[in-house]
Amino acid sequence: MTTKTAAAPEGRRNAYDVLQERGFNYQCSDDEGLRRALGTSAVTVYAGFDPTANSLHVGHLVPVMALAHLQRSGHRPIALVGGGTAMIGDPTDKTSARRIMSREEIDANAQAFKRQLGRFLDLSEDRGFMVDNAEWLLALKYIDFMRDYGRHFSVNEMLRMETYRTRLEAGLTFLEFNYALLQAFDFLELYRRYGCILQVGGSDQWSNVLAGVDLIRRAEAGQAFGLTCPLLTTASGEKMGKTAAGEQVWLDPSKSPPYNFYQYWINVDDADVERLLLLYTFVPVEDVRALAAAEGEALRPAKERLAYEMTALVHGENEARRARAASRALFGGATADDLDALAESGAVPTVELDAALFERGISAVDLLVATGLAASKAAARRLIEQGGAYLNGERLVPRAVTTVDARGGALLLRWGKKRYQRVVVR
RNA sequence: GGGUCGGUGCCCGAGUGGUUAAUGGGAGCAGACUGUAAAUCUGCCGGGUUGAAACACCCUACGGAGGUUCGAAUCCUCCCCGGCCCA
Repeated sequence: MTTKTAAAPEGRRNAYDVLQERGFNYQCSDDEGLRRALGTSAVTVYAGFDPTANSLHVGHLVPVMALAHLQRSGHRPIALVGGGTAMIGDPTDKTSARRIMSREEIDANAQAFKRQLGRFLDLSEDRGFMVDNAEWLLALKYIDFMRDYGRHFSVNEMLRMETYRTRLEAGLTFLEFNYALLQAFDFLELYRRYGCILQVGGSDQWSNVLAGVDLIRRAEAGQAFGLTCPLLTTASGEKMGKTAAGEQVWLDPSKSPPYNFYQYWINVDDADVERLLLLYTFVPVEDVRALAAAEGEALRPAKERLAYEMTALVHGENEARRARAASRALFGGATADDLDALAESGAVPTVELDAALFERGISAVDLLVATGLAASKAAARRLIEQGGAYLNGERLVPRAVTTVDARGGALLLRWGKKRYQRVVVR
C-alpha cells in the first residue's frame, strides 16, 4: 500500500511545516517549540480514539491523517484506543451523557479500529503501534490517583472551560467531569512509557489536550506539546462526515458501501474541495492547488480526484475504480443495459427481487418499498406524486411494474436526482 | 433531603379540556433552476387501508403508569428524568 511507504514525498522537510501547509494546525500549545522538536529528532506522537462504535467514520480521519503525515516524516505514531475512557464518555459536544458500554463491546470495537487504522498507519514493529488505555486506567486506585494527580487539577480552571460551561446548564455528572483527568493521565502515561511528547486531536479536544500537557509539566517537569486539527464543518456550517440525511459516513464497507462513500465525496460543496484534498489525501500540495483552481463545472475533476483518492485509501484501488466507473455510468446517462457489466461486480447498489413479483405485477409504490429506496409506502406515494421517481430513466407513474419493464432481467430505479437502485429479477 | 420550574413529533419550540397528527422555525425529501455544487422559489414532511384522488377510514404519538370526563398533550394521583434555589 502506498500509505505504508517509508520515504515520504516531503522528504526531510519539517513535519510541522507539512502539517501547516496542508491545514492541519488549528491550535498549538507552543508552535515554535513543537516545530523545533519535530525538526530535531524522531518524536513519538499520539491521538486517541474512543471505541464507542464498531467503525471509525470520516470525522476521525483528520487526526489520523495528521499522524500519517508525521509518520511519513519519520516520527512514531501511537494510536490510543480509549477502552478505558469509553467506559466513561466524553462530555464534549454532547448535550447528554453517553450510554455506558460493556467491556466486550468496547473490545470488539477496538479490534475493528485497529484494522481500519492499519490502512493509514504502519502499526508494525517500531514504526508505530496501538495501545489501549484500559491497560492502565482500569487498574487505577481511586485514592492514589486523587492524591497523586487530582491535586494538579484546578476545578476553578476546569469550570471556565467551554466544554463544561455549556454542560453546566444541561447537567453534568462527576463521572463525565473526570474525563479530562483521565485523558490527561493517558498523555502522562504515554510520556512515561514511550517518551510520547505530542498529542494530536480534533479542536474540540483542545482543553483535554492542554490538560495533558500541563499534567506532564506538573508531575514530571517534562515538556510536551498539544496540537489540534480543525474540526471539520462544511462550507455551509454543518459537521463534516454526515450525509445530508444526517447519517455518519463510516469506513466500514458494510455500513457505508464504497459506492456511497465515493458519492459522498463527489457531492461536497465547491468551496470545500481544496481543503478536503489537503486534509484527507496525500495528493501533493501543488497538484491540489492546480486542481482546485478551476471554477464551476470545471471543478469536477477535483471532486473526482478527491472521491477516488479517499475511496482508494479506505477501500483499496479496486473498489475505488469500480465506484468511479459506476458513478460515471450512472450520472453519464447510461441505461440499465449499459450498467449490467458494472453491476456484475457489485459496484452499483443492487437488490434482488423474486421474479414472481413481476410476473403478477407489482405496484410502483410497493416496488419502491421492496427495494429499500422508500422508508414507507406513504413516502413512496409522495415521491411518485411529486414526480421524483424514475424507472429505467423514465418518470414513474402509479402503475403495475411487470416483467416487461425488466428487460434483460434487471431494472434501474432512481429516487430524486441522485439515488440509484438497480433491481435484479431472480 | 426540601422548595420550585420543566420533560411535546429528527432538533428547537408553541399549545394548557373538544374545530389538534398537534402553530412556528430549523433539518430532511421532491420539483423548478443548475454542474451529481451553492443560493433561490414551490410542494411535501408519523404510519397504514380503500381509491383516479381524499377534507374517507384505522393505528400510533405530546416522559411512564393509572384515574376524572361524552372527550385530555391539556385536569388529578403516583413514579422516572432534568434545571434552578436551599440544605
